[in-house]
Amino acid sequence: MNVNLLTSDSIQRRSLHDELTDRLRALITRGDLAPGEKVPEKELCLQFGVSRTPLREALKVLASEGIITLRPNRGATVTALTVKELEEVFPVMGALEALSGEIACQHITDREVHAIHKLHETMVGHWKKGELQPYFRLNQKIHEAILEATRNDSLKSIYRSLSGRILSARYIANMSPERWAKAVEEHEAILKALDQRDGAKLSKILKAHLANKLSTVKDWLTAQLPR
Amino acid sequence: MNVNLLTSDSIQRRSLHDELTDRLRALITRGDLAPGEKVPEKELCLQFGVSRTPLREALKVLASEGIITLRPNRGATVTALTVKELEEVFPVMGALEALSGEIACQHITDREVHAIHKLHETMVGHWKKGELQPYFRLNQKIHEAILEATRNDSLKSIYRSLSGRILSARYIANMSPERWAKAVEEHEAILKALDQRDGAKLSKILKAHLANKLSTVKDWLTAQLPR
DNA sequence: TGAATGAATTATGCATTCATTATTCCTGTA
DNA sequence: TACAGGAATAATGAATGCATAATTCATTCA
Repeated sequence: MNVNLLTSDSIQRRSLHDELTDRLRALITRGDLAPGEKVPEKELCLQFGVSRTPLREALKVLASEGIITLRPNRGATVTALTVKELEEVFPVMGALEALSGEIACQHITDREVHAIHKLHETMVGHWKKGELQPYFRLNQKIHEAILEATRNDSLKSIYRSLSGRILSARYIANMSPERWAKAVEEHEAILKALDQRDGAKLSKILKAHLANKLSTVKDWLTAQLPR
Repeated sequence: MNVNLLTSDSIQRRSLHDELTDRLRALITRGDLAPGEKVPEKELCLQFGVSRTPLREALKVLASEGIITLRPNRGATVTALTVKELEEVFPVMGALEALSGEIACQHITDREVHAIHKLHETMVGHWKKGELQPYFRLNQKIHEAILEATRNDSLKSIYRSLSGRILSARYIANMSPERWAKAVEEHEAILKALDQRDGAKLSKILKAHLANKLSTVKDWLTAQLPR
């Protein structure tokens, strides 16, 4: 939200808290601030060279996004993703992905579909070489491209804010070779549905695709936090 | 978000900005602050007897929810709902409603279904008497009850935050007698699907129900802002 | 009269300060 | 030694203060 899509000639001046919100979000999604960790207000002020006021404003926003948790008089901590939360959020993501597939098929251009094919090819290359991180990056880009094709700014911003909450989990997740192969297979099906502009089919595949992703991430998370 | 579902015996102490966020949200959804209107920082500080700091924190949060719009150095205004945004948000709401219907059928108890029947009866009473506002309130309650039955806190909070953005529009909307009758009819179908715990069917009905609601609200909005 | 320019006023963004609450560390006692 | 109590310290929450940007208003000139 608060997306400032100004025309290119207007002078760009963001407020500090806005800038800080992005910086902090990046810090968290990149894992520089680990889940469960305390957010060191003072240090970050020093690091960014700002006072506490704009930083705290940014923290409030991130808290409302669910990325950090604010406990009165006890400061902020990076929200630790629980299995319960994962199980709750993924179906929602699935519904939104399904919707985005459906809408995207109504608007997507040949050019865009072609671009996605290109991304897919590169992604398959990474898969063959077993490069997980680059694979995930491309994977993410493909889903972003579909989202973009919906021409629905609200959907985009809602999806992204939700996605931000589980991004760390999605990136770090490890995959068994079978699951990975299956994910690639699903992506092939996604492409086919896109080619045919078959919104209903794409919708179904994306929903299932995300459901599979959930079990992958869940396995990984339970392995990480075994207690 | 930021739902504080503490156990009843814990001491409730909310921070000012949290309290203020709710108060301001209420002010806006109730229409005391009209869409497009400027949010008078100073006045509100006086009114609530707080300094600008917590109030501004609350404004940042509301801005991230999309309820108000923040322009750097020019203050906050209540976000005016455009037709475009309505058309964007409603499909998302539809997808979430559909999902909630699907999940609700898996968990809802007989007791809850019965309560919804009761709400429905009352609602139909209001319809027969042509009482639009009470009808809307009950309508809202029914959808809330379905949402509650999902047992999915994340879905609940996402739906509510989205719902807040268009609440004003949903409440004030006028309806033609035909549309209203059709809406009631759809509600009958919702009940039937709930009785049968038919998630797929309920999902479909809810999605269509919301699509119809969109055209109602759109008609009303275009009538309001004819320019 | 009306547009344009600049001064006065106001609003906004951010830093600083102060009060309150949590946390840590130390001391004394069982 | 282990624990309880309390002082010292650090953090958090909120108010105030200050600098800068926006707005309003009055004045000038065409």
